[in-house]
Amino acid sequence: MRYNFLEIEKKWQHFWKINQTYKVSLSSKPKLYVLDMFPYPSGAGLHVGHPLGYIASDIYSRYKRHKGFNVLHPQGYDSFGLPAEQYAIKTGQHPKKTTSENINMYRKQLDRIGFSFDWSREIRTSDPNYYKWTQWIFTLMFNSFYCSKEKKAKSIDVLIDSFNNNGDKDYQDDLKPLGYTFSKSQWNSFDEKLKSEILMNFRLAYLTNGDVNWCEELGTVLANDEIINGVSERGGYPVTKKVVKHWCLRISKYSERLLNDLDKIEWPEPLKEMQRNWIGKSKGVSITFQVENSNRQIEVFTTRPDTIFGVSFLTIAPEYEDTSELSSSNNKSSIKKYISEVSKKTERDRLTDVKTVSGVFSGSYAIHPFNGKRIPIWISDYVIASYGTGAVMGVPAGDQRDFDFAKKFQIDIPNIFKNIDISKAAFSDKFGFTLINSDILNEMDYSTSLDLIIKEIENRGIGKSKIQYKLRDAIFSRQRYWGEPIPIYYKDGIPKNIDLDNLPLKLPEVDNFLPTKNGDSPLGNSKKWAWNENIKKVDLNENINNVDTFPLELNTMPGWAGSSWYFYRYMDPTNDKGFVSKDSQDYWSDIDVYFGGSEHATGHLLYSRFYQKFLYDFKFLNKIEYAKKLINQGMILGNSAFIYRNPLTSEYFSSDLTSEIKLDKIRIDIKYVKGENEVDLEMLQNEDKDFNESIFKTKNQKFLCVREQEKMSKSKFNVVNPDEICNQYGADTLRMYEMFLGPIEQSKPWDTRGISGVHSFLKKFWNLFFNEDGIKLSDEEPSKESLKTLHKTIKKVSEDIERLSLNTCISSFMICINELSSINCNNKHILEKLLILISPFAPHFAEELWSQIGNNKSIVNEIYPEYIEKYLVESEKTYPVSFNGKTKFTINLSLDLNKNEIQEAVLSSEKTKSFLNNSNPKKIIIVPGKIINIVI
RNA sequence: GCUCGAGUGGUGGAAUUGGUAGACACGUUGGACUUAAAAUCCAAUGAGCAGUAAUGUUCGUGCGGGUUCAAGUCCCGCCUCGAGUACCA
Repeated sequence: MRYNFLEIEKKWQHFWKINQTYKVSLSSKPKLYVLDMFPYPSGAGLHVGHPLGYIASDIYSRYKRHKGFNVLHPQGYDSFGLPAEQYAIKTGQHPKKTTSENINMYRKQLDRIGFSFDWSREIRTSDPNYYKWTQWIFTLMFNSFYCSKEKKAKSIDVLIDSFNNNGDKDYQDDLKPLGYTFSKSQWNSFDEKLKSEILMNFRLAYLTNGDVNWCEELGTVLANDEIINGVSERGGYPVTKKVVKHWCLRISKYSERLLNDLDKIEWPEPLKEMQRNWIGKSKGVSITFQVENSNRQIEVFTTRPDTIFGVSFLTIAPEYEDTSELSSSNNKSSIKKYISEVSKKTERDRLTDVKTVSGVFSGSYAIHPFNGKRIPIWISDYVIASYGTGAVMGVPAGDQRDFDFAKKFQIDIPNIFKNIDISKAAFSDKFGFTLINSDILNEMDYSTSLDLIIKEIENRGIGKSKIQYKLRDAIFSRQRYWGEPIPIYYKDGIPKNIDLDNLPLKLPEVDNFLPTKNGDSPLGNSKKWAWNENIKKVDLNENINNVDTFPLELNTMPGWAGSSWYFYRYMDPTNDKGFVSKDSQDYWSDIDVYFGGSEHATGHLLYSRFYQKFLYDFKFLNKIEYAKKLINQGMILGNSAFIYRNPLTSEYFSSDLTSEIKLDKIRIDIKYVKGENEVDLEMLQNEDKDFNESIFKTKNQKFLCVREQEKMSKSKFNVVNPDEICNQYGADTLRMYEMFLGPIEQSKPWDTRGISGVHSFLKKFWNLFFNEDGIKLSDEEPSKESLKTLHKTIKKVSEDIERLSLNTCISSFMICINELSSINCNNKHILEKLLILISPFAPHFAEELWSQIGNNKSIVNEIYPEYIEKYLVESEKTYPVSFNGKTKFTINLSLDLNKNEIQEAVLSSEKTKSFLNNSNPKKIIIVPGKIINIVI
């Protein structure tokens, strides 16, 4: 019987669907939660790179089911956000429509690969029943603050109570830097607006007016992690700074916990490192400088207070709040000009322009707190307003940026390092120096001077130790249509949250959902977007009298709002009393293995950890981290093809032609390449409009192209569609081949030619079950040889799945089937156990043969075969015998022999004698069961 | 610049604790079957040298050094590639 994969796969996919084979519920069995990062359905469809992680997680899930676990393995769609909306805009349709179409297409493609997802738990972040809880969490954040003493989030009511009863007493440390001091009675006399303003400084979801990353092309604000190399991650559009009123999440309060708890999870080290860098903890000191002839002070942050005697200027950021106050009258216009120039720079310019030093003198001076020297205050964009205090002390001797700045503006460069030449560059090492010209610190090294100066600074009350983080609060507002509405309305300009009972606040229908260049939100186009505290959402078209309507927030949430907590919704997807029930959470607990790409390191994977900790603080969750283990699957690289063109004559050249002119590199669709690297010019000219007018160098010349491997992407014309592979070889072959390519965490090139090896393996396996008459298995006692092969494979495959080394599993299967084929094994006991072993990898294949050999139940819950050691016990070992570490020959010896007996046997062998050539060995090293090494 | 990875045949990769480097597969070459092709099966396949051959022998895991009886694996110093990040004081 032939291996008819198309028919088999269709049959079993249908079987699994109607029998709900993969549906799980709470049970007394041990649980396991295996999750993939859910996709955003983009419209381009799947290519073979997408399912790589899904296949690995599916194999792992299926294996664990065989091992007796109740496995939660769900899937859903991250269907709100920029990718979905950009696709809708591009195709001129409503995002709701395109999103559901794309989801259907994704689902069809996913189903063909035979995943064991429990689709009854499917979630979509754009579903109101889902985003109700996304809004609910936001509201909880709005009504919370971070208690610095207890290091956890608490209800904002705790803070209000304290203000009501004690004034600022309990929170002076937080209020003073903000400029607020008040007694109990003062607080109670404040109007609601002022109270709201003060509280806004504490809320974990807060409204603020400040500089944001503005992307005009996308018509929205972006978070830091959505900008790559100074342009938007989506589309690659320029980003500038703009002052906009926007919502933020106070994630920075969780910096320390986000950093420390990384040690508690088994995530890839490079990814943890990325998060650590992004959080960017540094220890330092803040020091206050008095401004000359003024009662103003400038506070700087530095990690090198030991270099304080090398200060020759201060620099403040252009956005620093008091720049105008500091500027003397004759400098005012040049300062204004400089500041406006800086604000016009795009993020990209700022990045590429790092080498250009710019700045302007403010006209004011500060007084050095130790030696009383006059220190000029400068303004420059090399200082970032949002980091530290927005002001730095310039120590040109010890910091390259300060050095460059001082050189450019001819500021003093006092040397404070003994016998170190700083004429060409600053000296920024923390070792190998002693200080000079440094008053009390003279002749001291780094650590001694550091300890002393910190003590001195604190004793004199001019500063204190401080820990600084790079992590900024997350900008939460998006001026876009396709996202969760932020459930806030404005009563007399004061933001109020919508009662939890009234969630979800559903996205309104609008005539026009396109973003605007000036940043007005599309939700403003709705006539129904207003709130009344009694009648709730108001339709402004209706004639409503005597009803106070309040404007609703026009911004929507970013894409990561819905993805920051979705893994809990799978546990209990239809619950309308809470985002997850206690029972479900107690049972499923957390994710055991989470599969996804490392590109989410500083986005989704950081935000979701923050959400986790926030919800943990309120005991809505009982773990401080949500995923014990994370696997970053690598990319599958596609083959891209390029040809070269002379930019002047538009002639095309074969790639091996050397030319003195710099040739343009033109990307062509890989389908025009035949064989290794020959371009089918006729096809290219016929099909590709761009190439019609092109002049080719010679008509009958062969055109060669250059190939490069890069990330698979539709725009690079190098995608391979999994459907095509399924049609030609079947899903089981696709699954096994993707795993066979290499370790999952590694990037690896796709080469469809290699797939035949895996496919013929399955055919070979299949053929063991059949002869000309049909199924033909023997029921006899299996041979020793076949038992050894089977148990060797059980051991190797199960160990390899446990450590997620799936490529080597495939090799073991191939070795196993090669061995069984060579002895023509058709033993039922052996083969049926092998079917269970292969079932996680090739589920359709395994189900079909399982039923053909007479089972009427699905194979998916069969118990995994036990590995029995006795079948593997060897009595002999082929020892490699090496001389001076180089293997010369092998010798078969019983494993029962001890060292002396082995030595005797080896030395008496003729071969040894010939290598020794009558000399005596200096030393003989014998590792029983491993090697024999003779030193001569 | 800084941080973190990774360099093994023509290709993808294997070698889990230092112990026969190159498993498994692709590709290539030769052969069988066939009128022919496809499919299938068999054999060879790291490089060099010697030999008709069996075989022998040297080199070989990015480069240079070291530790060890023994190094792809450990240590030191470089080179190259990839990823992340970037005026973070």
